[in-house]
Amino acid sequence: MEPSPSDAKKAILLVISQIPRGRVASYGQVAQMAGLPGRARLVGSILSQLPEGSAIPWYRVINAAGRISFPEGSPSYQRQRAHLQGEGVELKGPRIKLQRFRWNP
DNA sequence: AACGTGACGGCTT
DNA sequence: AAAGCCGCCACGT
Repeated sequence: MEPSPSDAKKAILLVISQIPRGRVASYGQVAQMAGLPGRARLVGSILSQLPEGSAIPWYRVINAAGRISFPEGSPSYQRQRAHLQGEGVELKGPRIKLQRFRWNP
């Protein structure tokens, strides 16, 4: 069965909510773990519509290049980076050290 | 219904 | 290392 859009959204948010503190996952990784391979953009699309103050740890989702998917220096970029550094995720310049901080369940 | 946009990603230049 | 191409598809216009 093809998952309905709302099922897909639930699956994606569930996966993101399980990313442990101090670890990160890529959009594509989240999509795959949610049973939606190849649909990384859907993950970004859903996160872009999260309400303010959501309990979902949206900031633990980064792109496959190990970078924050906001323009460097934008308020969103700085917010996300601060969250990550606040829980011990190290960056080398604008790039997260995926080798060390990627979530591998 | 058509079209542009975008918190993506893998592959090729 | 960087930029282009293309597949992916929800959404607003």
